Amino acid sequence: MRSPEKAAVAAEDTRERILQAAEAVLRRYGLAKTTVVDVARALDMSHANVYRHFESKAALLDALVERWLAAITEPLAAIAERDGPAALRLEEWFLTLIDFKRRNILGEPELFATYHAATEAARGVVEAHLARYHDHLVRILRDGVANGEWAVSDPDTAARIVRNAMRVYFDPHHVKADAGQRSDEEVREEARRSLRLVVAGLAAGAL
Amino acid sequence: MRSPEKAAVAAEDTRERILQAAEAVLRRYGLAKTTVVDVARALDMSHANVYRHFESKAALLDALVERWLAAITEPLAAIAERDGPAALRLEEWFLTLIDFKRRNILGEPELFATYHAATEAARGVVEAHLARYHDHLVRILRDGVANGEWAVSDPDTAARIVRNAMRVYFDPHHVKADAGQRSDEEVREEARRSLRLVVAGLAAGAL
DNA sequence: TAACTTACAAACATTGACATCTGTCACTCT
DNA sequence: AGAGTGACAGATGTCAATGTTTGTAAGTTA
Repeated sequence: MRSPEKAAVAAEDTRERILQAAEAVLRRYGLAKTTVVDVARALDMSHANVYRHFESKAALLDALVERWLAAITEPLAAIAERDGPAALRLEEWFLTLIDFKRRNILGEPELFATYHAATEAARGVVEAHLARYHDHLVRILRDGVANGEWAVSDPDTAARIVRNAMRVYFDPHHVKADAGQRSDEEVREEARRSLRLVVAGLAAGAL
Repeated sequence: MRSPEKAAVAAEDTRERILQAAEAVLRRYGLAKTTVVDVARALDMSHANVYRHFESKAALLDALVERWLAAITEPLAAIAERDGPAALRLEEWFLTLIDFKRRNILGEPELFATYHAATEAARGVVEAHLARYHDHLVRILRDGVANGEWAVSDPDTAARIVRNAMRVYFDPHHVKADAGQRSDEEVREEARRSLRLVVAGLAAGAL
């Protein structure tokens, strides 16, 4: 008889193996052609067992999306929380986001299609992360006000406006439409200028 | 025997009647269910005759799109070309664009679907108008520099950046995603603030 | 002779029979 | 007692036949 603890660890491990197999299968076959049966076959198990560990195919994809979102949300949180001039942090925050999104969208289109499909389906998984991004921006804006860099009366609205102003540079819709038109370096440079414009507006107390 | 002039006038008139019938049929049945035969039937003519006046179904839709684009491009051109403070004209230019787009996208979704489908297909028809919008913005920016409101080293890049910053408020993709979330007045107000931020940046010479 | 029609070919969309996939359940194995 | 299986129902996707639409050409009307 095994202890319940060991069993729980084994289950966690299987969950993880399924996620890794799912990621590999997705990368190989693409979202449309990936089935739960394929994922199970890659691990030499029955597809019914996958359903023991994930409520549904959607839940499995959501879990994958969750991991990818964490991979970007963590570095962004670090930038939002550290010390230093707010303008610099704001710039680094956006450039990190832009680089990450462009790498994912243009570099791993199949994986990204999954992320995007899940975004449409399970809004909840993604919205929690969007709320975090918003919090990051609010935090940087408040810091910028506190140390005298900027004057902002309503950081909440300001965060939304700044994010919207920069959106073309990281929103999948625009990134895909732009694909191949301009180099990463050109986009980065325009994004940097765009942000300088916004930051100058913040410094002038326009919000 | 009719004079060739009278025949030409009659042809122009038929073209116009076909366009109006096409618009009516589209509004009634939607883009997916509208056929050239339907349009012809609405005018009691054979569909072959429609092809005498328009090279293809795509050309017919393009002509419709051309008319809709002209309806917005003209008022925008007027704002870009008139006198007065550049900041005021820039604000009115964007608010006019935003109001028009939102009315069309949210108010006449069927017609807008046609516009959008034609946009994807016949990139050329639309790109000419996009180039005009860009020219409007460059003109307003130059005027703002000339009369000392702003300092802008490269109006071409600046126009692109300003347009991108305001894009969420008029781009069909974002307008549709936003549908019903916020009132026209709330969106207008946020757009106005966003533009003030940008204008303050221009005044500070950030570009 | 320009505006229009009828008749037809080729491209495209719809449908329905068939196959595959998702999700469940009673069961075995360790 | 929880990880895993095999067999099955219902949902979803595929594919070939059938119908509809686009686009053309030869002919008719005013």
